[in-house]
Amino acid sequence: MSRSPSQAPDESAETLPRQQRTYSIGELARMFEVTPRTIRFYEQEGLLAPSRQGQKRIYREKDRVRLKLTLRGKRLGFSLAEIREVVMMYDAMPDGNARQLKRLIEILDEKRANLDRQMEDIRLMRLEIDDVDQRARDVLRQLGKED
Amino acid sequence: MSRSPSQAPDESAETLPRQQRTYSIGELARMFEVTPRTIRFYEQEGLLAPSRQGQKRIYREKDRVRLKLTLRGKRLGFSLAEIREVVMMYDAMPDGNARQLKRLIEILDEKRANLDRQMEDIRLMRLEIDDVDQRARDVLRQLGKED
DNA sequence: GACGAGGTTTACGTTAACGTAAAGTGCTTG
DNA sequence: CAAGCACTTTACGTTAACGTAAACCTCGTC
Repeated sequence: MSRSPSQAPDESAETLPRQQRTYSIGELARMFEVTPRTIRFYEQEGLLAPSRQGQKRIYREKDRVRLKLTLRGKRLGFSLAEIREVVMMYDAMPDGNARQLKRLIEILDEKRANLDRQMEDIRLMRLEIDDVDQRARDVLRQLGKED
Repeated sequence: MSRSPSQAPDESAETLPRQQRTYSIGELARMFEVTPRTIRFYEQEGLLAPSRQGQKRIYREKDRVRLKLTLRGKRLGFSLAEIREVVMMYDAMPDGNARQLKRLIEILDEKRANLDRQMEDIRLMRLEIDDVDQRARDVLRQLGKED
């Protein structure tokens, strides 16, 4: 065993700063508790674009962040298409023309409105859950007394 | 035209209190902006159980509330199966045994934890969106100056 | 040099949540 | 009574988001 550059969480795991670290597909998969298949699928859908080292995919910090954002979006019920829409426009920003930028701002506004609605939904849902919970505990307490 | 009991938003629309009103499938569909097909599908999945008047489905206040909760759950990304799980246990509550009730309380706890995570996700997502938005506006402003 | 752990491509399978089309019922309105 | 709605059932179609299987490569290791 003499300094294996491959295998293991990447030799740079501790020595290099985050920005220069790289990840294998398996590593990322474990970090986010998804399968490699999922990550490849996201690439196919244009959400990730890792570089290659021979045949193998090499993921950098940027890719990791993207994956994180993608999964967060998923947890909020967004479709991959929606997520891609924003992500791609974000990337196109630097050299974007005015029309594109305005469109992006519009989309962001919609997303924000959407998030606000979700926020409210969560609030209401919590109230219901708390209510059901309270009732359940009440009934349970009654059952205890009857013995 | 002599007092038609069928057709029209239900004769009780204004005269009866909410608790006694009934709805046709079309009415509900319009109220929540879904198709009748969706409502029938939810019934098939055990989320709704309207009574019948001959062949036609009759929805009462209880059904309307259930549909509302179901759609709210959907907006939050829950599957119909998850939603049904809670809804059915809720209905089974009154005569539920201790074990079932404890299980229900457990599930509710999970749901709550889930909602909390979503809340945090939304917060983070908003921050990102605000950030992207700010950048977009900056770039846009720069473009304006260059003319 | 066999092998096991990771990685790769290709391609077909699966599940949830409806959409869509066809064919029929029941009422009321011109 | 024909037309037109609103409703019904049955059944096949569709899309998103992966799962799963097969067949292959490429290391470092025993």
